[in-house]
Amino acid sequence: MAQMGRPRVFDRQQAIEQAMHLFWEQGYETTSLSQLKTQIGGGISAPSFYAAFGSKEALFKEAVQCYLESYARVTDGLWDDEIPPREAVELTLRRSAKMQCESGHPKGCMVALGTMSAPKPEHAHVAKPLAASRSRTHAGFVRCVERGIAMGELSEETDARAMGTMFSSFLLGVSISARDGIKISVFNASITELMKLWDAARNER
Amino acid sequence: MAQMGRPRVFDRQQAIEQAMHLFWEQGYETTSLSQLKTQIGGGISAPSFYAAFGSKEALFKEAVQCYLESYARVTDGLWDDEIPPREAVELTLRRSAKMQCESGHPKGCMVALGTMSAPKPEHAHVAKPLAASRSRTHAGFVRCVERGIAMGELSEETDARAMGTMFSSFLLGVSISARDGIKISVFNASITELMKLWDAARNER
DNA sequence: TCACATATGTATCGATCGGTATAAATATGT
DNA sequence: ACATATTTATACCGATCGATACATATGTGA
Repeated sequence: MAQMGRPRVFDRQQAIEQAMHLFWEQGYETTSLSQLKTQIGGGISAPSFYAAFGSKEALFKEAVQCYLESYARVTDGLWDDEIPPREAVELTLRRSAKMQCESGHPKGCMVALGTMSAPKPEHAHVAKPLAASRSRTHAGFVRCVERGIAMGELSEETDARAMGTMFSSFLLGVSISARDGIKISVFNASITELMKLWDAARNER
Repeated sequence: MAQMGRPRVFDRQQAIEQAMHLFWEQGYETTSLSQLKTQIGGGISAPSFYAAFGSKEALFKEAVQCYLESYARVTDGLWDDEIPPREAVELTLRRSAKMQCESGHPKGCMVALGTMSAPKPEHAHVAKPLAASRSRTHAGFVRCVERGIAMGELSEETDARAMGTMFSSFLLGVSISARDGIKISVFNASITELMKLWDAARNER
C-alpha cells in the first residue's frame, strides 16, 4: 500500500532545507517557530509543523544532519588517504572558503556559527553535533600534518597540533570574515600564503 | 550638590560589567531581561533596571563600549607606529589569544562572537559597533603588513590584504576554538608558526 | 519641617514564545 | 459506500518576552 490519509501539501525534504537556511543564518534559539512556519512551503500551520517534525529541536537536528551530509562535505578530503596531505589541506581550505562565500545560501559555515547556543545548558545537546563536527575537522587537519611527517615530507620537529590548529582556526575565522563581506578572491590569496607554512616545515634535503 | 533622591542600592559600573559577561557568553538576543535582572547586584527589579539603563538595547551598547575600552584593547598595538610592524602583529595575536583563554570571564572575544544577531534587520544597529571593531582590527593587520613593505622589510610583491586577512581570520577563529577548549599553549605554538609567514615574505637581500 | 528628586517593590501590560486540543477535509483499502 | 488513516485549519494553552503604571521608600536642599 502507498501512503494513506490526506496527503501533505508541502515537500518535507525541501522544508528541512528551508529550515536549515534559517538556522544557518540565525542560529537555533534566534530562529522562531513562526519564522519557520512562514518560510516552509510558503506557509504552514502549527499542527502541520508538529505533525511533520515533532518539535523545533527535532527539526533543528534534521537540519544539522542535512547540512553535515551536504555542505559540510567540503572537508571530507582531510580523511582521504589517496590525496597527498598537502593537497588535502589546501583542497579543504579552498573548497570550504568557496562554499562559505557562495550565493544562494547564508555566508559562512553553519558548523562554525552555531556556537553561541552552547553556553545554555538547556540547549547543550542541540549544539553537540556541531561541536563534534568542529572537533573532527580540527583532528583532520592535525592528521594531515602527521601524515606529512610520517611520509618524510615534513621535518620531524614539526608541531602537528600547532599547525593543525592554525589551519583549523583560520578556517573557522573565515566564517566570521565571510559574513563581514570578505570576498573569495581574498581568501584564496590568504590560503596561498598560508600554504607556504607547509613548505617552510619541509625537510631540508 | 551631590546626587539627590533615594540612592541606588547596586553599583552601576559593576552592573554593566556583569551584563557584559552575560552578553559576552550568550549574545544579545539570547540573553534575557530576567537573566540580567537576576545577575545584576544580586538581583534587581524591572523598574530599577529601566531607571538605570533605559532598555536592554541601551545596556548592551554600554556593555559593548565597556568591552571595547578594556578587553578589546589587546589589539591596540596594531596602531602603534613606535612598534616595528612584525612585533605589532605578533604582540596582538599573543595578547588577544591569551585574553581569550583567561579564566574569570567567558572564553573567546565578544567582538568576534556577537555576530549572529546581525542577520535580523531589527537588530542591525545593535551589531554595528561590533562589526566596526572587527573591520578596524582587520585594517590594522593590513596596515602593519603595508608598514613592513614600506620599511623595505617585506618584498614589494607581498599581498598586504591577503596577509592581513590571514592574520585577522585566524584570530577570529581563535574565539571559536577557545570555546571548544583549545589551550593557550597550543595557540601560542600556532602563532609561532604563523609568524614564519612574515619571515617568508621578507626581502631577499 | 517639608518640597523635591530619585530609587524601589508590587503588580501588570500586550506580544510573542513553543506547543496542543478539536474537528473538518482528503486520501487509501475493502 | 464506508471505515480507517493522515493532514489540514481554527482556536487556544501556559510561559516568557521586553517594558511600564503606580504607589511607597529614602535620600538632598531650602
